[in-house]
Amino acid sequence: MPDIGDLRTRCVLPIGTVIQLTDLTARQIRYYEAQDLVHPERTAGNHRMYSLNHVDTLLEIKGQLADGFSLADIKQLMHPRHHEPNSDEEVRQMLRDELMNQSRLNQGSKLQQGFGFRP
Amino acid sequence: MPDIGDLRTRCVLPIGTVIQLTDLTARQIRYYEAQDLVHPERTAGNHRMYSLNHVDTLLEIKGQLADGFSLADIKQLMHPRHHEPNSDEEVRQMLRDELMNQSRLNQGSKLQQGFGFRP
DNA sequence: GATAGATGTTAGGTTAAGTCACATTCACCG
DNA sequence: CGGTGAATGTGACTTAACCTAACATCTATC
Repeated sequence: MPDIGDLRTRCVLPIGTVIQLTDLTARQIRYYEAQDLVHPERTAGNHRMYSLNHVDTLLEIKGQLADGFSLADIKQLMHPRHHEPNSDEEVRQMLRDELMNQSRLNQGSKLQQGFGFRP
Repeated sequence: MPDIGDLRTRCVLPIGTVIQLTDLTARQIRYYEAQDLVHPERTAGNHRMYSLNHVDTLLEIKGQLADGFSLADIKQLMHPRHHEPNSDEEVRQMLRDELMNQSRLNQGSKLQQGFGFRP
């Protein structure tokens, strides 16, 4: 009787399923992995297997990308290095503020532009 | 943004995953399907895809088999035909009584032997 | 207009899964 | 005992899904 409870973290989904669930392409999913943003397991035959948490992460990434962040930015946001140019606090807050993701129509990486309003 | 909520019913698991989750063989899983006990979806390429509910069903089947029921029995238990030789009530109860699945060391189909104790 | 980031696309190779047929095991029954 | 049916194993062969790697494309920035 295997534990079915830890399904959130169990890698049971092949990439095809993840594609459906996230509406990302295989190329994108693999690229994000190459950028160290997701770390699926592998089957004995080297096929990627994802958990539901992985899917959530991918959806987060998708959202952040749509909000104008670069993959490098997102990596920082997810694995906060201590005390970088942009104070972690602000950055953290930005993450939570995903609620107000209206102004997704900018260009360039948000982290390079700073967040403050300087008129 | 696809609905991730209905994961219980969404067919996202390939048979390989189901094998791991249930500890059944592909042969068994396919056979139970042939006996009309599970009905996975199919991908465009004809590969079976299962939901978590399907996995539960398979685990139920596995349990009932271990308890001495035949697949035909189990089919009856799952899709109760009205008013058969064995009163549905008794049968239903047997299902719930899976708690006490001690006496799995019998032979033959339970449904053919009747449940009553006649000394 | 060269560069870097993100993604598309194609080619070639391997694994996972599909069907189908035949073999096996075992309890049952005349 | 020999035959039968239910459940499962196994092998052959085919196809879908996935893998890596390389090269192309698009776009924003310098």
